[in-house]
This record gives sequence, structure tokens and C-alpha cells, in this order.
Amino acid sequence: MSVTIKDVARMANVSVASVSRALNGHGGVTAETQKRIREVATRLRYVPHNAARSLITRRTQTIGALLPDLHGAFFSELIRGIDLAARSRGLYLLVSSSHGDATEAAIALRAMQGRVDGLLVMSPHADEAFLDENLPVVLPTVLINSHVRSERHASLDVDDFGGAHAMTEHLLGLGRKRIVFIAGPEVNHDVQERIRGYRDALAAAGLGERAAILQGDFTEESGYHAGKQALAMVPRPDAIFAANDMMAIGCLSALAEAKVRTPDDIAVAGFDDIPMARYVSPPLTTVRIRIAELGEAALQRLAAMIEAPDDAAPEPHVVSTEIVVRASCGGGDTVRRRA
Amino acid sequence: MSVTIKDVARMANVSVASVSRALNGHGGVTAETQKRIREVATRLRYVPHNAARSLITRRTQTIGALLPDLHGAFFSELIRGIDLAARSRGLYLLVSSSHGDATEAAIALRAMQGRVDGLLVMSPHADEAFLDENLPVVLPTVLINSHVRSERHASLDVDDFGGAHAMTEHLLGLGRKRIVFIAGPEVNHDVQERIRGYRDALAAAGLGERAAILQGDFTEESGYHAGKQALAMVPRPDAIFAANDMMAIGCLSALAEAKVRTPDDIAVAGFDDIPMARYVSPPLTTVRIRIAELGEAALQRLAAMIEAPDDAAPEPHVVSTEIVVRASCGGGDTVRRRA
DNA sequence: ACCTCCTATGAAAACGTTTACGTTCCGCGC
DNA sequence: GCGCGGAACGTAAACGTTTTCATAGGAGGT
Repeated sequence: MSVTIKDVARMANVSVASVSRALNGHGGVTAETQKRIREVATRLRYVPHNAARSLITRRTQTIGALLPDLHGAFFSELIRGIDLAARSRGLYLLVSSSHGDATEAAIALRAMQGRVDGLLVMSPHADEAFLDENLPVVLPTVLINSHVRSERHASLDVDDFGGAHAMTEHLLGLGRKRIVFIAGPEVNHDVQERIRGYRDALAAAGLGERAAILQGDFTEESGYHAGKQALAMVPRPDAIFAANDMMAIGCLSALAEAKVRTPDDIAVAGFDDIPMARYVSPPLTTVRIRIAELGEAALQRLAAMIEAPDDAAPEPHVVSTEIVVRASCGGGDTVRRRA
Repeated sequence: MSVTIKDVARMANVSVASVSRALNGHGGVTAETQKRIREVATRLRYVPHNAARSLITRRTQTIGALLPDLHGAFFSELIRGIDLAARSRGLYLLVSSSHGDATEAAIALRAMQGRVDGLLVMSPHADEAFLDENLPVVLPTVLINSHVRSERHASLDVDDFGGAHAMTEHLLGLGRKRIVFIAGPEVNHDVQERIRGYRDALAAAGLGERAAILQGDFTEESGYHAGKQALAMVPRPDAIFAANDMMAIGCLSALAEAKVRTPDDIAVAGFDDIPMARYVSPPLTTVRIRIAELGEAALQRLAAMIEAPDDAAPEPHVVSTEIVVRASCGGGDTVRRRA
């Protein structure tokens, strides 16, 4: 059995109340006894029991992160950003991921109850109804990339539309006229926004009727297949814009296999700027999302909500993207920042 | 204020004890009242308060992971493996990372107290003295890659020696005679083991005096510089074996820049098999660590310790590695499994 | 009809804290 | 000398559970 506050109190000849006060620096205790208590505490290696503490304090110094998955560079970066910001505030991170369906996600949500001071939620199941059903009213929550607009929760979204729009414009600016888009899973809201950005930019250039969308599912393989399909199109496109980097990379393989030159014959662009994007050949032009920043911003917002729960929720924050120009579309290595 | 077990008890006209029994399925409660209690509970959206529960139960259903950092593919995969195994056991994951020094790590360790049922520790500061000082005696703990042999903790290590040994043998088998090794940070125990494997294999081939080690620090940049140094050596090496993939990749750039052909002039091999390794050109021959498996195994071991705390600690588990042959050393794409 | 035993239930203790409220003691002003 | 206020400290309640123990009541055997 581990040593409790009572043991410390006994050894220091004081009451538990004084121990608590001394150790938490709440005052009302002589400098001398405080010193004595401190010494006894360290000698006994006393560590307060957090469950007991948070039972009465109603604070856990922990925030929960509900994620759909931990696969790939995206989540790795996201967690890193969250963890960084959490750590600087002395908060701990309870992660829960890979819930296939809404029921599992609901269970995970319940399990967080009483264990966290706030919640970061990024889940495909996290629509408004789900949250209403499963979230205690009082728990501060920040929605990441859910594209749910709710009075009750703060939210943080990536500027998918702006990023795709800018990339399409970039390709048009390079003189590409026949730009094919490789989409991701249909249910994915990010994908919808990226498609919208792509369409919108084409329309703005008076090329709205040229929009052509191939289906993909975010895997390298689907990108490869979409690449093959693009090659079979007549007239053949002069640029391919994939909804994420992995598909763009698959696409590059398809082109290389067909001896089509990139970017001379067909330019290729991706979305995400995963670490690998720099290293494929040719290096991939892509839309960078500052993922770690996204995580940091989300945690910062959450921390603010926890500090001052009654503040009006500020308007949804949108995380900007930027275009990273590499060889796969022609042009040198540069980064253009978007507001 | 959220709804407690008392509210449920009142609404169902039973005592809190019965509610507890009914909801936890402990029996001793009529099927009929159990049903009534269940209904009231869901109607009120009752969720047990975990802090209170674990205060009395002394179980938190949570395991803590103490990691040095969250950067890069390695930790991403490790967490994924841990999370996967944890989830299948209904355990949650409290992560704590990026502690620069031992003091920070100690603070993190204390903060876990009373919040976790067991600990997964992978930290450069986690030597025996540190653990003795900061770890409560009773907390089940699994050390990952710490290369600390202790009676008190289980440990799990990657077979760095075997991997490096096998890769060196592989290169020798391809007829390479002058193999240079690029090392990582000196303090890193994995690096020491990899060096040992390299030296040992050379010695076994009667080429012990040919061992040549260049300094690196695991970054791509350091690999690039080491590559330059290798090119300047006379006689020029015919193979470079880097202690991790990122350095190998940096090395590839240096060779490409110098118009040296890979693998014809100089073969290059890495360690880790990060996802990127497949995509660089030429694709990198490397030693694969099944990182996710490492995480899973660690969690499994920990779970076993939590279930049966008094079992004798089984002997340290070593996670095997395998050689992944890609173009950077010549030869086709194959994977050779090592025991 | 009575004793026994078992089952459903409730009362209350316990877990380890924090904190509101008392109590004691001392110094000080009248 | 006496009351008063404040500082230091102790007592005990409270947080929301689980679990032990007691109790009541009913079934079943004699």
C-alpha cells in the first residue's frame, strides 16, 4: 500500500489539513512547519493520489483526444502539436483512437467522463446529433475538422477549400488547362471542400466545364489506378491534382510506369505535405497543412475554454494552408504562404 | 452538476448499492429491478464518475506511456501499436512525452501516480537509478528499449545487434568489402548495439580492421555530411550502412549530387524501414523493425503484469528485425525474416 | 408450525484528498 | 483585566463510487 497524506501527517505531527495546505502552498501554515512537512513528504516519497484529488477538486489536469485513427503522418503530427501545447500548460493527454463505428466512439467518450477537463474531438462520427447524445453538457469541447457548426462547441477547421482553390489557380497559372482531380472517400468532408475549391477555381477561370473528377480512397493504390485512368483519357490531361499526397505518389508511379514525363507531360500535385512528399521523385508540389499548428491551436482554444468556461465561444478558427512548389509541377522549391 | 449514482437510486426507488450492482452486473439483484435501474440510468444519461470509481477500486483502466518525444515515424508507429493493443483490452492511454531532462521526466512520472495501472517507459533518462528514485515500488512497468536489466521491471528490446549484424553480412554477401558505418548520437544505446553488430559481422568475415565509423546524429543533414566524408575517403568505400533511414536518405542525396551511382558505385543501407524508405530513389535497403508490434508486445506484457502482479518476470523479450532488400544495394524487392 | 438457509436489498464504511468551519492561543487596545 | 481579532492548526464533511455487513422476507424441509 502506498503512502498517503495521513502517513505524512502522522510523521510530521500535524493534521492532514496542514499537510495539504503546506504542500499546495495555500498559506495559513508557519514557514517552519511547512518546511518540516515538506521534508517528511519527500522522505516518505509521498505523492498525492490523483484520483482522490480530482474527485474533490473536479480538475484532472488532463484533456482527452478522440481520434479516428492513429495511422499515418497526419495524426502523428497532430498529436505532437497537441502534446506540445498541453505539456507547456502542465496538462496531460488521454488519447483514444481507432473506433470503427459510432458505438465504439460513444463508449470511448463515456470512458473519458470524470477523467478529463476537456475534450478534443476529431471523428467522422462526431456529427451534431452524436455529440448531443453522448457529450455531457458541461464538458468543454473543441471539434477539429468536423465542419460542424454548433453553438455548444468550439471548432477548428483546415482551409481545405482555400488550399485546393489556390493549388488549382497555381496549376492554371503554369498554363495547365486540363486538370483532373482525384477525390478521396465521399463521406469525408475535407474531400468535399477540396473538390469545391478545385471546381470553384476552374469556374473562375472560365474552365468550369473542364472539371473532371476521378474516384480514390486516399490510398497510394487508388492513386495509382486513378493515374492509369487519367492516362487513358482523351484528350489527355496535362495536370493531376490529388486530394492527398499518398494518392499523388501512387499517381507518380503510374506515370513513371507509362514513361510519361513529370512535370513535362503531366504535372502532379498533392495535398497535405507529408514528410515523404519532399523525397519522392520528382519531389511533390503540394498544399501544406500545418498540422502540428492545428493541434496546438486546438489545445490552446480548449485550455481557454477550461479556464473561462462562460466566455462566449469565439468564431470558428480556420487554419490556413500554403502551397509548396516542388519539381512535380515545374518550378523550383518555394513556399507561398496563404492568409 | 452532473448526475450521480444517487440520482439514479432515488429515481429508481432503490439504494445506491443496488444501482452499483445492477450496472456492473454483479448479481444479487432481480432481473426486474435490474432492468428498471438500467432504464432509469440511460434515461438520466448517467455515467459513472471515473475518479471516484478508481479511488475505491484502485483500478483506472489506463496505462501511461512515457516517451522521449513524439517526433517522426517511429513514435507514431509505436503509439499506434500500443493503442491498438490497449483498445482491444479496454484500456486507455495516457501519454506524456517531450521531457528534455530527467527532472521533467520525474515530474511526468509523479503526475501519473494514481492515474494509471501500469507504465510503459521509453526514455533516455530511464536508467536504473532514475527508476528506483521515481517509481512507486508497486506499479507494473515495462521498459522499452532501455537496455536496462532489472529484477523489478520487465523489458523489451529491439534486436539492434542482430539487425546490424545481418545487414552487414548481407552487404558482404553482395561482394562489398569496404563498408562504412554512419553512427547516431553516442549516448543512444541502440546505436551502440548497431555498431557492435556491424563490427562483429566484419570481424567474423576477417575484415575487422576495415571497420570505419563516421559520426552522425540521426538527422538527414548529418547523413548528407557523412556521405560527403565517405566520398572523400581513400580508398573509397563501396557501401555505406547508416544507423537509421533518415541519415541513409541524406547520404543518397550526397551521392546523387556527386554523380556517384547507387548501388553500382556505392551501395547504401539504412535502419528502421520508415515508410519513406520505399519511396526514395533508389528505394532503400534497410533493416525493418516492426515497431507497431513492439508497442503491442509491450502493452501485452504490461497487461499480463497487471492481471497477475506476482508472476515472476519472464526473461526480457527481444523484438526481431528483418532485412528489406530494395534497389539501393542491388537486388530485387524481398523481405528476409530473421528469428 | 418452526427452523434454516438463501436471496434481494439497504445502511454504512472506505478510498485519499480538499476545504469550510471551529478551536486555541497570543497580542493588543481599551 | 478583559474582550477582541487574527493567525495557526485541527475536525469533519464532502466528492462519487464499491463493497462489506446486516436485515428482512420467502421458500423449503422437517
